[in-house]
Amino acid sequence: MDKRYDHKLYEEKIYSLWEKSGAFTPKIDPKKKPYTIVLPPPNASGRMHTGNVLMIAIEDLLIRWKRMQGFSTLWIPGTDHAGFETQITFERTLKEKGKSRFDFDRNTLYKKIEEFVLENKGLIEEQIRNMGASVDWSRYKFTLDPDVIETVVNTFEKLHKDGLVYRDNYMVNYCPICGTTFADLEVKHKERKDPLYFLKYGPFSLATVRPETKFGDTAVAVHPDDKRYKQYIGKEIEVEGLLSKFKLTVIADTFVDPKFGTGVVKVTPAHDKNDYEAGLRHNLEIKPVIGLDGKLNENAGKYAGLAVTAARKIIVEDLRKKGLLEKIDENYIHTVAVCYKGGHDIEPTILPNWFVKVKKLKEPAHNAVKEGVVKIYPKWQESKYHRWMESMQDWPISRQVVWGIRIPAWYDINDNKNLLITFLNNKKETVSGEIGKLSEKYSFEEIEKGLQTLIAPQSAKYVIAAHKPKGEFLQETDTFDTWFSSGQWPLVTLGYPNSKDYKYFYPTDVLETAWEILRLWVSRMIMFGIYLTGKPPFKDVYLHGIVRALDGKKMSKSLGNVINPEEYQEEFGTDALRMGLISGTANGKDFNFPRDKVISFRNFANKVWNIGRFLSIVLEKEGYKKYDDLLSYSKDMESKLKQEDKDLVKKFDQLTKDVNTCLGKYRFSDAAEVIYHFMWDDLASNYLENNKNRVDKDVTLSVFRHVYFNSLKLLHPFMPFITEAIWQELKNQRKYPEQLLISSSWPENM
RNA sequence: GGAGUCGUGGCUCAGCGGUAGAGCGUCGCAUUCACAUUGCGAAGGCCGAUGGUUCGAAUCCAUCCGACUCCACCA
Repeated sequence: MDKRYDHKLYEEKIYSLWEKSGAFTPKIDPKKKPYTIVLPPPNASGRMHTGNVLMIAIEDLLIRWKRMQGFSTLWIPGTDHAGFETQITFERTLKEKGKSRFDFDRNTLYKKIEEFVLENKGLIEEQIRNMGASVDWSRYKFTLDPDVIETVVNTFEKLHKDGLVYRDNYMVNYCPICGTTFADLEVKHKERKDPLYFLKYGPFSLATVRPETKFGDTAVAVHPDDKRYKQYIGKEIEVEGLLSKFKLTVIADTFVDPKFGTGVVKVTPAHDKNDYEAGLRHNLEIKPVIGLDGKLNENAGKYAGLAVTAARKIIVEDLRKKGLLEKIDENYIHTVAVCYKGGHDIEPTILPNWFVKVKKLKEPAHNAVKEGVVKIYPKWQESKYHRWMESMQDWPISRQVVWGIRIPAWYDINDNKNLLITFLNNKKETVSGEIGKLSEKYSFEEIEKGLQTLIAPQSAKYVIAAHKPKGEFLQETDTFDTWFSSGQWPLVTLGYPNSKDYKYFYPTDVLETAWEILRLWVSRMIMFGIYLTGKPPFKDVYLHGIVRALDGKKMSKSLGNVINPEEYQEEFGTDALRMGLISGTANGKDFNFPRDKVISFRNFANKVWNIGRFLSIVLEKEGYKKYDDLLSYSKDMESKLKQEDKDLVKKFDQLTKDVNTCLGKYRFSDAAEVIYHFMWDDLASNYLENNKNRVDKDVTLSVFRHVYFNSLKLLHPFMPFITEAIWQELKNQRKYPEQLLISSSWPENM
């Protein structure tokens, strides 16, 4: 053995040793208990980040521990297509080539993104390997694998049959100039100076930047505690308008800031997110005044057909003439939402979206945690779950992205003449409009082939089917929210509903992930799990903290503080990185990247290595070349043992108990610490130093060898590479030289 | 604006009702000993502030100050 442990010489070889041995793939054995973890799939849009690395370290630790304890352990790897995020990343590469998503029809774009993702997927798989993850590669899944899509589509069909799916208006970020919707992620907030108009509104005066939305007002709101307006709450007021007099109800809502402007707000549910939500709370009518073309619609009377900015000027002028404009604040600075693509103003608009009724799904999911059928660790995260469950509204599951699983709804174009479509014709020109008119000019085939987007009015007739029905049907162009499909991840990875895997391994044991996605992901998995199988998909949820940068802030490209875990892996070894990260997160709280700890565990690795080196040198020197040459440790040696031998064995016994207890409670860093101190202080500094010159060499070496090998077992789930490396180096000193440490059995209490 | 987490030695953190702990760093000493990715030793903290509960508080409660994070972003 070399003087120092060099991780670069061992890690790759050892991983392939494990993989070839078949240790990663469990046997379905009814006599054994299963222990299952499904890896939260990293996004295939880029390399893994530090958080993913921590996740792998923790899950591999649990899996190796249980595997050594004799469970039939399964850890399923996978990657996620990550809808929006991937599509945005891909579009950046398109932009570099001077192109955009609008240059392609839907199917072509999908294929291009798919090629892009295939490259990234490979990178992530390699990283998972480099981390030493003992995942079962034979069960690897990607969220867009055909069988995954099939299950997700089936679930949607079932939801539909059960009456839990509906279409309804939903507020989206719509850009009238680009003619498409944008995700919140794609919307930029810009500070800008705009005139703030003070309008006379019946008995009130109120401030607005957008007088042109006046025709969509369906209420006026004040703060419930505002004494000035208390008498009006719940009453109808009459307002002099540009078109005619109209009546509005005064509502009270805390979203109104009494200090802003006059403390009175006009409520336009169709074109403002805040107002939209207030509208839902107060059951207000939604009255759109701006169409998808960015022009005022028929609700604006004589102003119909004018574009928003042009309309504003004319309307302000007319208000002034009528004496309804009280004053203008020209220096008002506020933030406006603009689209990332062209910087155009976003027009919050309501469009029909697909929804899942959540009530029936969330109640059992809520109860499962309340009743402890699913336990959340650390406990203090549980309140977040309950608060979310209590406030959860119906779930909008449709996304206006190409990269995802397309919603299996079909529109017969002959029954839905008013479908709004955008497509590329055979000359690659963008054409948009109502299908009724367009199909007079273009064949169905040409439209279908070049289709980019389709917007069906809420009244549209549709069929839900996995495959295209006979006739002139166009499929919905919206895709499922990523969380709709990944919410079924434990089921799809196990081959629900009929596979052997599903029957044996479901429900899984623990779901380990970042607390950030408790709401987005964990809650959905519990909902779907119970809905489809009657059982929650896992028994425990362990939520780890977020790894922040060295400066204590969240890592971000713009701050330039992103830590590339691979640099640490390269310099200090995978084991040190894993152990450092694990001991950084004591109780699931966020923590700064523990650079010092990574270094300290690199040092520890070397210590562990040198204990082994010492052992092998001494055994060689004393002539104990093979396992059988030396007295092997056993219970009936008791009479020969000295007090220090007994103490060491006793301490090791306690260590085993402590490690089991800590791991059972997901207290990983506590477990790491006790092993660290046992091996360094008790075993190396004390026992080894104090017993170097004993006369009864056979006894002390026997005790030492025994305790050391068993310590390696306890350490293996934390630092798999170095422990296996030593295990192999000391082959001849083991009873079963061919056995790998990964497949060896966990120490029993002695 | 709403919510959450955290303020403990120079740094990063553990402890969460009963005499202040770890790693790293610092300082001093040691060295052909398995290991300098080492050994031995030392210095260094009225546990953010102020009140309260208690026989007793870093640990529980309240208020304040500060840091970080998520969500909603202003008519």
